[in-house]
Amino acid sequence: MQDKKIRIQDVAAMAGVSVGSASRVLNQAANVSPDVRAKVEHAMAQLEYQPSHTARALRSRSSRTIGCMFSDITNPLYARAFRTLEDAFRADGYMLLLAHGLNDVERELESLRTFQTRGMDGVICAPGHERAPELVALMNSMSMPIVLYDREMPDTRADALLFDHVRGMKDACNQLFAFGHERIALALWNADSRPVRKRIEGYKAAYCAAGMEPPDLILRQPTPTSSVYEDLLRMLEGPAPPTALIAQGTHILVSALRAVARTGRRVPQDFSVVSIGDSDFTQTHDPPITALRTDAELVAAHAKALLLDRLSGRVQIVAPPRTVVAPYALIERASWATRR
Amino acid sequence: MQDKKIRIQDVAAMAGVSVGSASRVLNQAANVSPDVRAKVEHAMAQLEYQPSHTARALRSRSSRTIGCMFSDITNPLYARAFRTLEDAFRADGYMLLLAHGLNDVERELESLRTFQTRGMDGVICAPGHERAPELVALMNSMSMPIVLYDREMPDTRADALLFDHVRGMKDACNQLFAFGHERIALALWNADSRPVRKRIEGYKAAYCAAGMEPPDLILRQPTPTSSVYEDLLRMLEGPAPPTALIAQGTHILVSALRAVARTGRRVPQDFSVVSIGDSDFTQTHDPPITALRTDAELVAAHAKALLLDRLSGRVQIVAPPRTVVAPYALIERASWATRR
DNA sequence: GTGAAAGCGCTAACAC
DNA sequence: GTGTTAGCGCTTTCAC
Repeated sequence: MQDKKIRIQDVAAMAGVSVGSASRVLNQAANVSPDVRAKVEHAMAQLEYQPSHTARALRSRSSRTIGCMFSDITNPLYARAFRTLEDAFRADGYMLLLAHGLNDVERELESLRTFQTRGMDGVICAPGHERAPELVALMNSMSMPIVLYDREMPDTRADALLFDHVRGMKDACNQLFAFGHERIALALWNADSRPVRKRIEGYKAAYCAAGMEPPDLILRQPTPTSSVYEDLLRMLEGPAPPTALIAQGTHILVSALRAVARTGRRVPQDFSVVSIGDSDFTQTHDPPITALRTDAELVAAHAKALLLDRLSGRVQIVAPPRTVVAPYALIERASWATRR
Repeated sequence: MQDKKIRIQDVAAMAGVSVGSASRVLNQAANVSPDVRAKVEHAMAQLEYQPSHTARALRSRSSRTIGCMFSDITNPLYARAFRTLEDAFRADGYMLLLAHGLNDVERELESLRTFQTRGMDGVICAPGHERAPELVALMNSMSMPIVLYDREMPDTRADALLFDHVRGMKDACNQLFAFGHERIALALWNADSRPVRKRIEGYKAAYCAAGMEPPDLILRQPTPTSSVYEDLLRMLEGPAPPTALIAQGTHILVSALRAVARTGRRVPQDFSVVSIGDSDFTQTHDPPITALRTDAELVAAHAKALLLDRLSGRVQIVAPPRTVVAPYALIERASWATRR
């Protein structure tokens, strides 16, 4: 335990200046003489002064804290997002409060209200339901800037960071078409969320653009951690099996690979595989798996910029919503090949 | 945006009572007449009053916020821990600030200092180095209760939540011994952290208790996401190969399974496998994998109790450190069998 | 450039 | 049981 709580007055007293001057030094204000600055800084160091963040927040109306709400941090996608966000914001002295929405509107509302009450400077969130009216109403009533993480809520004033799922899916499909694959299975989580919607959109668009009818090869799982094993196995043993698969997320991918192996097919000789999302698993698998990958650092930088633009006044709080689109890169590895 | 900021004075005025009474209602104080309570609550609802968390924190010296510091939230173990912790604390109106330590002492120090500055009511953390003197010194200088998450830092005043790795490893080894396996490989992350130390301790203790010399079958990986593929393959193709494996974490497990499959061994007929840590992967794998599992909810409840005991005064802030040991359960599945 | 003083929104101590 | 008042520790006018 430390001896006693040092206040800014103690610093000012020791430095022989006023509280105001000490405050100005603390806040890196411009109009401070080098002499005063030196004295104050010395006193601060001497006393091991630790300013009260709470008092500063109350007076300056800025908590330097960002509220984050994702459905579930055990989803590796969100864990990665959060980690890079924390890195990015930490550099500017911000910290992140993390809440779980669990795709439950009530819980999401509660979390967002807490962010409001606690005076978050900004919010980054990915609500489970983009059309929930209570959510839209609450978000529009909140006083801080909001960035949506891969969600479209056109009735809100929130900025959005969107992944280019359509482009990514088209790229993957087109290359598979070029390899001679015309029956591509698609394994996804069965949610009515933007990522899933847009991936299916891109998948169908790719087929249409190639002059083909999109086949009935979409597998939708109840949760992101479901097993696609049984369904894919049935499909592979059916009359018109796919010759390639695009799968979202590690769990679905792993169980899909098991099903493929079970039928005696080898990757990539007999069957091509593409992962939506890159991970240690895709990279270290044998063979390494071709993946659609996003640049988490870049995404975090975008999210931070969207928020800080508004916080700094570079962009008016009331200015219309802005959108940043983040691309997918197609990382080509050994899990796909020309159809034999 | 909402029209204007409602303060507690507005509520009091509308209810026709003093701010003191309004505050008492807000804080669920006992000595408030039902009449006043009703009037205040009505006014609050009417005005959609949202109390300023910052002002309450400043005045009451409690932020109702817990600082969490784990090495990396992308580690599924910590993601799961954080999720259950957030659940547990949310029920009591606490929120969690999450920082990454990345096993970097400088960064850990910075995070902990921030927790102090920001007036966290408590801290839950798992520093990468249990003996770093600066860390010990800083933790002892901090004014809020601290709970260590599976770390032993005897020179600090922090409470600790410890997993019973030794017991867990002994249980797994003993059953494998009973199955006739005498050469058990152990694949771990190569850190000098409590979990790894204790697992090796339990492994060796099990061998000694069974009257055997611990074999030289421990594989240590540079990171928790490394591949153990090459090393295990070499071991399996060597002169005295293991007949069973205990592996820590999904990544190491996945690459180990690949190596086993590569040598033509089948699980469990030719080779038994145990996972340290249970996950969707171990449960949905074919065959399902025997796992050492902890009860995340129970662990979170323990951590919360350790902290809240001190915050509520049930346990003195200065009372000596306490320790809670969380057991591992051995979930027996089809990935192990009698040696043939 | 610096000091004095007001007050951010609330709780707690003390009257009554 | 309720009202009044003094701060929590800091930033921010506003004089000078």
